[in-house]
Amino acid sequence: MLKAVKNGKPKNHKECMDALVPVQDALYVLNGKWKLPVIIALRKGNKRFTDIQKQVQGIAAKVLSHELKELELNGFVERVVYNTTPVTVEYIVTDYTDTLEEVITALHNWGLAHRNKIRAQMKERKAG
Amino acid sequence: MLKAVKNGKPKNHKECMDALVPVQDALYVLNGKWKLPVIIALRKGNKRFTDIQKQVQGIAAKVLSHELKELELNGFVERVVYNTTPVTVEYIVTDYTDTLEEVITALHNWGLAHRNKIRAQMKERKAG
DNA sequence: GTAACTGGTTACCATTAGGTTACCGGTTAC
DNA sequence: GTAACCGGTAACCTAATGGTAACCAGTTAC
Repeated sequence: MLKAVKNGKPKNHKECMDALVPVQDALYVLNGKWKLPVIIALRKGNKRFTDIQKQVQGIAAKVLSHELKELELNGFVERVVYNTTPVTVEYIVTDYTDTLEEVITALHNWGLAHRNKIRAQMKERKAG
Repeated sequence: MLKAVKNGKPKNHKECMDALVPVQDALYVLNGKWKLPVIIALRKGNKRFTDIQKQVQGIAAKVLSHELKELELNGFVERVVYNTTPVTVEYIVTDYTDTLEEVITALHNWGLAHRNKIRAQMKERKAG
């Protein structure tokens, strides 16, 4: 009877792939600890390298530099250089970044709810 | 005049932190390449180790094992062992996992749209 | 003159994530 | 007997991530 199961696909295989693949596509672009935080800081009006670095606490300059390049490659950010002295560099979010709004909102809401859940659990432990 | 800017916070600092922190909380729990794909496979009805591994293509047994443990710690999954011979192990998603639905949907939709955008860009390049 | 700021880059190192291979004990299929 | 399945684990490796410190050129503050 096991033989019947052996080489079988898992349940709902095709349906499941349809659900999986797009999410994996999204994660491929938004991978890592910093991409979304940097995008959020940019969307809130921070355009200068050091402003972003101050806002996204804990990010190293090297890492920020790297993330900004990747975001530029993926069309989320444009790097604009003004020839003032010293040169001024601004990072501007593109319209395409606005398409992430739903994703960011969902993560934001979930993060808030999750934090509340954790707090409630800690209270329980204290009370119990 | 630079001195006035020097130690200043970036624009909308507090407002920006309010937007950032919850997203970072969420990313902290959902980090890595595999957590959400594994959760999706589970939610589609795959309960057995090998079923999940077959469904989430490319994941190594070691990594899956590790991810399932983390998901268990975070309360997304329960590991149930039946003492059949050989033992049967099932991973069951908890109700708490349902709270991720919005996040998953948002990423799913964005992933689909992003793939279409990339395809359109490639067509453009061919045409241009 | 000296120091600190700007927007980074480079070199180097530590940590972590992820992947490969082999293997365990017990079972079923052939 | 042989092979494959199950749910993993252990040892080992690479690749990605992240951190530290030094440095660039030009400018301002003292």
